[in-house]
Amino acid sequence: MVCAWCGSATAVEEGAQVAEGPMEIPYRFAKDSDAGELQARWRDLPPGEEAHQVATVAGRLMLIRPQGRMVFATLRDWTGAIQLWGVAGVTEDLESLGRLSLGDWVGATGDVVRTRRGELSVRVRRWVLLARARRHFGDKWRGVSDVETRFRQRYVDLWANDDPRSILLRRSMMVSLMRRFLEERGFVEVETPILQVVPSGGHALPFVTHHNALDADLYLRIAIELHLKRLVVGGMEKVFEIGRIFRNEGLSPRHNPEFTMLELYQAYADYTDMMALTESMVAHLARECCGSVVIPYEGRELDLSPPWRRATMTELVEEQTGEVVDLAMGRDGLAKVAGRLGVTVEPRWGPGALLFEIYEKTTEPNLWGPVHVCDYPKEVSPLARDHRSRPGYVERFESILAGRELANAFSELNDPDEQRARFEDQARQRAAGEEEAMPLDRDYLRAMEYGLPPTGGLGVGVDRLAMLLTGSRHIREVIAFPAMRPEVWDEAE
RNA sequence: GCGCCUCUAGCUCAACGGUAGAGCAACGGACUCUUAAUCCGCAGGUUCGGGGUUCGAAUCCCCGGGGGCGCACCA
Repeated sequence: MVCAWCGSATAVEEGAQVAEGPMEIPYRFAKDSDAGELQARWRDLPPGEEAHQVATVAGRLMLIRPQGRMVFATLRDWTGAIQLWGVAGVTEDLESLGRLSLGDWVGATGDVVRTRRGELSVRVRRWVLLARARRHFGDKWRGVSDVETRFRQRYVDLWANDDPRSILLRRSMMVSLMRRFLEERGFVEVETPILQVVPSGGHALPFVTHHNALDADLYLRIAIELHLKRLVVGGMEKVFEIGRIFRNEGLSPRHNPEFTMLELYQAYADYTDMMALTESMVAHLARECCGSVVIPYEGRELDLSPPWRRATMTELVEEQTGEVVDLAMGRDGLAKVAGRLGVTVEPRWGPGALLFEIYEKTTEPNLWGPVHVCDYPKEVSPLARDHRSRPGYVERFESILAGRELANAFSELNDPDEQRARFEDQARQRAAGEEEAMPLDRDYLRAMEYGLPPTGGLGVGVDRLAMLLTGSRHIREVIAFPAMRPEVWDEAE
């Protein structure tokens, strides 16, 4: 027999069975209303009034208040919460309803009413258990705060606490808006290999894995860059990818070993175009996700309205430290400045690495922004094109927001000979002990020899942007399943 | 990798050298407008593991483990 109510077989007379044995769980349940939607629709319904709507809702019991021959329960679904109201003489199998546990999933049909005490409710006619919560979890008032439980068992965190739901929802909205923003500007989304033979395009230690059939060691990508530029060589003038990259590094409030990056490349554009694009995209996302281009973060305000300040790295270092710095000072001159500022340096570093280190240690953390930090030393930027007027520098910028690097972009280097020389320089750095020097990608050089037009490229840390727009202090808040040490299971589990 | 802090009931936390407790959850009962419902009752523990000091250890010390924070690493 098929139940007309929920469409599943056998789910009709289960009510009477509950007291004796386990209730049968239907295979499907035809809910027709969301809690949030009902709350919005009947916001103005006065206490004690009937909405004259019969609604079928489903969700999880967050609270339950049996009271004699009535039962009040708070049912939560993904959109919000609504009260279930069980009444003797109206509700089928009221007694069993009152014996449900917190965390149980329930579907219910009944009249939408507002109780005399003002709570919008579904006055239940019939209901069905959709899943039993066999484990019971956090304190119903305080939720779950144990960090281990929250992130290892996100399924507990998501129902026991309010923030994770809204944070993950807002991240989803942000990524979706990002896609739409780029698509509306003619960008094409692609997917490029994660398993790579040469993990190049960034400075980081890769994860290694092995392909059995090919009997080859492969690396998980540390950047998307080189493949996207191959596609520009192939004629895709505007491409982007939003994807996971992997870096074999430590964990911190701002670092997860796998994280999401947006990278995009635009033919015929330079880094100033990338600045404008970054600004307008981030401002757009803030407006849509936060309702304002001025957002709060860590107790301060961040005004994302374009245009953002543009300043060179050397200007900013001088501003922060009072020290004049320039590559023209040479290694010795910069080493003296580093000494005065208490920045420790490696003997193998050239002037570019020295300047970069001085900037990173003394200046970047103090920038609130938003600011585009422009013109990086060539030595630390092997994929960026020489600056059109400043020798030794490249046309590269990083956008700093709330003291953090959010975007990294450049006018892309498109001269294959120069690119080969840069890779060779990286190889020298590696030989000198720089583990993270960028490895040579021969096929990428070959691609460049077919011609890469002038191109602007941009990378944005999606997790960090999500942190910013959700006010999260820790990257794991914006990742559904952040990296954790492997769990040690005891026998009981 | 280094330093500091932390681990007690399912959850959130007390007890800080002298009989391991509370609130919530669970379990049994009462209650026809509740809102963290209320009330009555009943249970619940290798105090992370191991070793040591002590008449006596959740408490102090050592070793190990989990977790947190900071540093380092990290474009």
